[in-house]
Amino acid sequence: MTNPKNDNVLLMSKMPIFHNLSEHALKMLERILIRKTFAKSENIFSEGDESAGFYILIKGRVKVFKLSMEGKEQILHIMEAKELLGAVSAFAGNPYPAHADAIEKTEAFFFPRNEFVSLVKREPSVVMNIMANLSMRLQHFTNMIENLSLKEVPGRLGAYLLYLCKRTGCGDTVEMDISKGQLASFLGTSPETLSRIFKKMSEKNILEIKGRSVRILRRKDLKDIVDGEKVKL
Amino acid sequence: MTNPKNDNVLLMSKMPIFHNLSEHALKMLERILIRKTFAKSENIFSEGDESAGFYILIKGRVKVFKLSMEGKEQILHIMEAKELLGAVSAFAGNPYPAHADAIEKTEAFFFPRNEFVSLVKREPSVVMNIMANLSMRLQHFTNMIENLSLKEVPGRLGAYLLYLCKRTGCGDTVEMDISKGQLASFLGTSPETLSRIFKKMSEKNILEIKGRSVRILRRKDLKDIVDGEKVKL
DNA sequence: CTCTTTTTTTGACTTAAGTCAAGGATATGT
DNA sequence: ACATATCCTTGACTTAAGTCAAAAAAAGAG
Repeated sequence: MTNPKNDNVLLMSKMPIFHNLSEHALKMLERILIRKTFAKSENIFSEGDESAGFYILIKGRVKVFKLSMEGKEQILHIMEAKELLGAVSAFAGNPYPAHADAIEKTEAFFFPRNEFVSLVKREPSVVMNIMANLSMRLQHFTNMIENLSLKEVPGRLGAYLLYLCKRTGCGDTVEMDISKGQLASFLGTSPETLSRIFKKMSEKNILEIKGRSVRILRRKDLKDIVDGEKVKL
Repeated sequence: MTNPKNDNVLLMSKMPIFHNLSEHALKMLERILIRKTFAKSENIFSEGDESAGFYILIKGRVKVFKLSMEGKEQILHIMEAKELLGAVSAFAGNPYPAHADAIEKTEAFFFPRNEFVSLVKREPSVVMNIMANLSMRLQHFTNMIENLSLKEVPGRLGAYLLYLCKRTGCGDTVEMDISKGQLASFLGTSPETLSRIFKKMSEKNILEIKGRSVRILRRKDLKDIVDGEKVKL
């Protein structure tokens, strides 16, 4: 039978953000953390909310997104287990810059802002880990801006599929982990447009789509589309 | 007559990134820095280059940008004096994620990678300053993505003008600090489109444009355009 | 398994914005 | 002040992608 306290410490020790933390520091953290659960599609925070603290996901997934006045959404990030949510705001003391909704039943550790700030000050190694995290996100956003502004939708879709393929280390079949509607929002387009592009790519035998699983048949052509070579769709 | 060494230390002490550094640390840094000068439109580094170190600008300006295969550019950032250039790459050991060109005669301190990394490890306060810097950039990119994907070009232009206006604390006349072509690239559009929108906004008496100086005549209408209210242009 | 709800697809249409090309304006250097 | 190069504007045209509406398919609830 597992002790819930040790459980939390064990979980934390596996989080990249808490790597190299002493047992003592982890136990201190264990005392201030609050374990929270969110239902599917439950809102975690909204843009403009004052930051009360930050989250580390234990399981489930969260979408971080912006909303236009007309209700169109742009997904910035799909957060998974072990990822940090709201840390920049908690650290800088700014309101949250985007919305966050759970897209599955999600469990998370919540760390209140003050405790987090004082932890950061006492534990330099945490800062290093956070820096690494922020750097990765900057890189991610840099690519996102490049894609949104310099590529058209087929190119963005191709880049996403090739990225998924690389990340999951599969052969040529990728399992999309979000709905096509959500993918459209992530790629900065509409479900209709995405659907049409999937269709055209299937017709040209570049892809084969069965529900959420996509098989890449002509990787070369897909790469050309990503690189802006005008492959007729 | 000023001593160039003291000059460097004095300059550094005024850089936000080196705030709270001891006199000793600054003098150590002073020994490893290399002062570099770049001519207008000179390339500082290119996307994919191995990071040799990072820069802090003393004077001048640098554009950080991505290029599409067809040569279209998207400006990510216009860096000014006291800003950090290439620090994320230097710290994380990644190649530079974008290109950087001086857009004016620019002077900068260059800090070689190794010395920087060891400095960061010895001086926790530097890390804090860098974190603050990265946080601001993340926020900036978040807004950029929102604008690119959720607003159309008139909205992006409006947001930029209102931002400039706020930042310079002026009444209603803003001095644009970059050419219209570069502004187009920053807003993720073409010079032609930008020119047409400026014209339409002038015709509607929302703006008055004289070269690079823009007077905001109908702030309310401009805000409505930014917020996606369909103001007929 | 059936009914309901949500997601996805398709068609017809509209529109914002890109492209190409040429003329005008402005800046830069000698 | 001149010439040269760069930047900006304008017109005519093309096109990618958005919108609206409705049908088809898939997922979820009872």
